[in-house]
Amino acid sequence: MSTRERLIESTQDLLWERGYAGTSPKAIQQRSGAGQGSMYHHFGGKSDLALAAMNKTAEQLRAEISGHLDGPGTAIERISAYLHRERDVLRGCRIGRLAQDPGVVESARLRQPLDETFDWLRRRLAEVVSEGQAEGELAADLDPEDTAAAIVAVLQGGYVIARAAGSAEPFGRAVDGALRLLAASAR
Amino acid sequence: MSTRERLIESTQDLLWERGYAGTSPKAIQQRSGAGQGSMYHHFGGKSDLALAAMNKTAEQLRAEISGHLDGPGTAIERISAYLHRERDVLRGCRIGRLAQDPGVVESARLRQPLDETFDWLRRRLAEVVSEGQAEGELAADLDPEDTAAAIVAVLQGGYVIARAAGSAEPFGRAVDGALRLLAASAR
DNA sequence: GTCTATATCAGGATAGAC
DNA sequence: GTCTATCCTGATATAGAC
Repeated sequence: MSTRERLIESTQDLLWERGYAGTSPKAIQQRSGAGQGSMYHHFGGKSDLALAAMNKTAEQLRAEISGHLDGPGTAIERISAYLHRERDVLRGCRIGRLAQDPGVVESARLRQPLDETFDWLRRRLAEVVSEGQAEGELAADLDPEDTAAAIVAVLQGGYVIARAAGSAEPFGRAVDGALRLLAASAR
Repeated sequence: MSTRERLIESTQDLLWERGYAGTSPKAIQQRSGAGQGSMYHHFGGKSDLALAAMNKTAEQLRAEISGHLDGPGTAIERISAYLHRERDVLRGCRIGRLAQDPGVVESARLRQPLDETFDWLRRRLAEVVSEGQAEGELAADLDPEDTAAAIVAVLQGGYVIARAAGSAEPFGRAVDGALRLLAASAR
């Protein structure tokens, strides 16, 4: 792997663990094994490197999620697969966590990958909800876009309450609660 | 107001805006008008001051939310009042935002106010859901605790997707979507 | 492309005078 | 209780040699 790639991957990890403000150039250099000069040769500075890392993370996330939402199965099964996809709940969401970082949100450039990712996700989920309605699996009077936003929010908020509790349990409850509501809506 | 109180209030504001890692002693001193020595006279250091600020914020939040959940009205009306309580969506949640801060979550002392606040909130909402079930307003087969967790998560996640979008709109959609699902469950 | 040296400023705190 | 002085480390780079 090239030095450039190692820099990006190290930054991806650190942004996930420590956030944007909490990720220092020095930490990136140490984790990637690249020197000071090397890092500033490949990237203009911290924010350029963060942007590259965020874009790569967003792309990976879309690919992983598509694997669940595009697959076979009913709408509820696919949504359930997406919601249960998570492994390491207490680490939080690689993308969503950055929405709390003022340095990210205050910069149009850095906020863009977040915005695009959630926008794509909500649209894709709204399609799945519509498909479920067409099959009579979900109540016809749900608004697909609102429902999709609620599903995404349950996931993101699940991370928040799990980290606050120091336990994955509240995350699981939130997901189960949401799926039960979805399933109940069609009765 | 005493210097000590001004220190705490300034820290409350800064924690909300910038998070724990992003809040420096210098910024606290400037905002509160207190000097260096004054701050270290009243508090042992940044973390002690943060703890005092978080406890005060948690107390205020519980009081405000109780105002909505304890009031008159049906269960769905009270939950709706709670979800629509928010004014400045893009500022995010005063407590939930701190769950993304490694310096908070990694410290048992600092995580405690978060844990207790969300724990209280989920219990309280579960009671309201149970009351709704007793009145036949909500489906009898919902799990009150799971449903409560889902409601809290929608709110916390709503903040996340709103900040990512730079707009309050996704928050409103998530809240509407969740309320629609709740209302539909009883049909 | 990578290295080492250097620069500036902020973070977080202690010491001791008043 | 509050003030000023001082300390040490880390954040974020730039400069220039190799």
